[in-house]
Amino acid sequence: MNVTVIGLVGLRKMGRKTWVDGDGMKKGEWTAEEDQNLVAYINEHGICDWRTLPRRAGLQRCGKSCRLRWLNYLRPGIKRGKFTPKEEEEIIKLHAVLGNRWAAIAKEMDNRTDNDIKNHWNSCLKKRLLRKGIDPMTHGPIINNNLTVTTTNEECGSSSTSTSSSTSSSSGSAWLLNKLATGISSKQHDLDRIKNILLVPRITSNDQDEQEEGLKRDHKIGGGEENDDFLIWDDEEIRRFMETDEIEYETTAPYVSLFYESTHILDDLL
DNA sequence: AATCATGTCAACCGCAGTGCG
DNA sequence: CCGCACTGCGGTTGACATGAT
Repeated sequence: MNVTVIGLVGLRKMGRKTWVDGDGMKKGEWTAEEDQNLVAYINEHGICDWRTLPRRAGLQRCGKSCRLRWLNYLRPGIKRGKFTPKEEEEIIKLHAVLGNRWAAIAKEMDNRTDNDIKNHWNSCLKKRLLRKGIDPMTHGPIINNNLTVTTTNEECGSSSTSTSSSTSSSSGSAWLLNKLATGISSKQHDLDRIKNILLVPRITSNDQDEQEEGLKRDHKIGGGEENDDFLIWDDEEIRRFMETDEIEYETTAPYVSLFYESTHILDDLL
């Protein structure tokens, strides 16, 4: 494997200032010399152990930093620069299915890094969708209501607890879809597992009308869908599984419609 | 010309998953 | 089975660029 650093000279500098941490490891912006050292070492020895690589390559960096630099910047074949409208469209489509799983999205794209895609999404695409009245998480229209979705982040995969009193019911749906996609892509896609994923959230609604609306929607469940026992849930079944899992029917009912929406995605994916 | 807001890019941090002893 | 080390990922931050006022 031979890698040459091309086009680094003349690139504008946008990194962080360089400093040295308590362990004597250099942090922040990489110099051209460091890049050359890293590339030269990998050219000669390949990638084996990121932890010991910096020492062997004569770099005063941690392995994590080297890995990141290589994957996001120095690795050959990386496509850089502005995203084309076609690429943007592709990102939006992939995000609708995969959620914030940037590495998975990057795998489907043409040599774009996950970091690049994530940056572009957060700085540009997300705002563009919002301006168009599209919820960037659900990719559906933004609907105003008072539904309050409460989740603990232990369940969502992050470290703190949050309660989002959203003006859109879609935040719950977004979380749902993300969980669903995560479960499927990590090959945990048996139906029981997916049911468990979908049962985790606790939802509260302080809007009685919304609850009633949700209940009405729930009665649509099972209305002429395919012969899949997972997709066809009647009112009695919903009540039963909520009781089993100690979830209050009245407060959770609105969420069932989100569950139902997610089954369409599930159907496509399986 | 100065200031502010927004966009862009690069890098860090913390957590989760995985493999191994 | 458990704990540790390593890797990979997503969220976040920092600094500069650019456009608008």
